[in-house]
Amino acid sequence: MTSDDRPRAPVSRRERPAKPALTRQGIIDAALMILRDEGLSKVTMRRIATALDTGPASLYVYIRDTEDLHAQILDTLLAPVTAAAPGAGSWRDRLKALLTGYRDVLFAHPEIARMALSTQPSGPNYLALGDAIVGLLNEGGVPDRAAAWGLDLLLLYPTAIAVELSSQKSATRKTEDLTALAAQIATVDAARFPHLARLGDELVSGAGPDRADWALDVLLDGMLTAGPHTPRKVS
Amino acid sequence: MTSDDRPRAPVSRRERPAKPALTRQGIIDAALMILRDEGLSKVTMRRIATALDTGPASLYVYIRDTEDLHAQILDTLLAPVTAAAPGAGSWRDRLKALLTGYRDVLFAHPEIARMALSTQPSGPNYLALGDAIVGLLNEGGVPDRAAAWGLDLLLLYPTAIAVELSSQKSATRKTEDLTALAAQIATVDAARFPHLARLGDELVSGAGPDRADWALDVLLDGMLTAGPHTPRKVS
DNA sequence: AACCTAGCACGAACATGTTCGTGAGGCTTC
DNA sequence: GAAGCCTCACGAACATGTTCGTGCTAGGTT
Repeated sequence: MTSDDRPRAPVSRRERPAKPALTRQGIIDAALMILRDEGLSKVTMRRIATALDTGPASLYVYIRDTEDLHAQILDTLLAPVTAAAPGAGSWRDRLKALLTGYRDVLFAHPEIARMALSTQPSGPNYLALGDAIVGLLNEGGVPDRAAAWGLDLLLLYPTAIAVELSSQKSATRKTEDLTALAAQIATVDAARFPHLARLGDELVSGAGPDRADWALDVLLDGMLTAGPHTPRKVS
Repeated sequence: MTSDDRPRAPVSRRERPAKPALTRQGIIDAALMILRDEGLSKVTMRRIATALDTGPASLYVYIRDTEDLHAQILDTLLAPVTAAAPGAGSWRDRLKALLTGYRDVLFAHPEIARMALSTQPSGPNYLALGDAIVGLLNEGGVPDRAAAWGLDLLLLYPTAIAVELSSQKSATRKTEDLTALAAQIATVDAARFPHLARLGDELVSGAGPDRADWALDVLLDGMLTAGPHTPRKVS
């Protein structure tokens, strides 16, 4: 868990000095301001410390580490991501729209997506997102266990795509990588990798949103399928 | 792509001096040796440079960055991961065994999993793994486009689980996190998150392997399902 | 032989995350 | 009031990834 599990909140010594008191929320607010004004790459512990007129080590009294900070940032950014009303389409369409909203937040700040993969986000907005997803799955007839276990899967794909974005130095390199990958696949050794060679361009075909749509359908269809290998009670 | 796309390979100046020549493969070999003897956390550019009696900046003539290095390490570690013969079970069982082998490699060195998410691994062993997966999917009747697009999904789940492992400082923290998450879920605000509250322990139930098995079945069932929303030709 | 160019080698430097250690203030106890 | 303890504040330091800039060597050209 994040610092929320600390036995008690630290109390700033700056209460009376001219400097405003350090608080966890104050650090997060400063981070969000820097995010807005300068971009996520500038949201460093040192930059935040400078903004709060202190040293970077001071922040660690209130913030566990940069992952903790990113988790808070993500949760704040998720505030606008909510499910549409039932009249706005089928449960599947509304679920797709909800996950598209989530994906858009991550695509806007892909560096944060790394955090979403490596820790279990637990902010109220993230929980609300999960709750809405489960609600829609129930509406679609997905059994409870499938919904519970599938929640992670549904959030995983958009998160992973965003992480892939985050490692690119620029959009140009991404394009270069895709072009090079396509070229590589076009010349892949058909003797060594016969199946990949046969698939050829199919491996890189389809626009991002088409692939995301398809992936979501695969997951939902899989969850709805009843069969001998659906999840059974673990004894 | 990795350094493989460079117009030509760098040629070391150390050919005649007492120091052995620097080469890309030599750097990778040194990294693997340190991995075996000291663990992945010690496989740093500085440590490798020390092992090769040079400075860390020298490595960047042959290695693009740490991601590039990790990609090579992963590929080497994937050499033993191969598909069982057809007589060893159904296509689904053999696919599960193959992905379990892949997961085991990542779990042994979870830090490398981060790289597998952020870039498109392209080493020969990784390609062979992908080729084997597609072969098994074809054997199971999965259509080509579903196989091509689903390949990423199949590899994603074990990779993501390993990434989650990699961020833990210790197994103890992971246990603490799970316990805290379970406690949090047990007390989740039923008014604010009614669906999550109702699912309760279901959200954290099931051992890792059970969940992984289930996730794989969901993906495979989803790919095999034919319906109006299966992938269509993109015009 | 002399000169020029390309590129390898690598130290220095920069940026960042995080920990360590010390100082000081506030609170509690005697 | 004094002493002791706890904890916040934060500079210093460490570790790492990566870039920059300079020196030097080998090969090619004249």
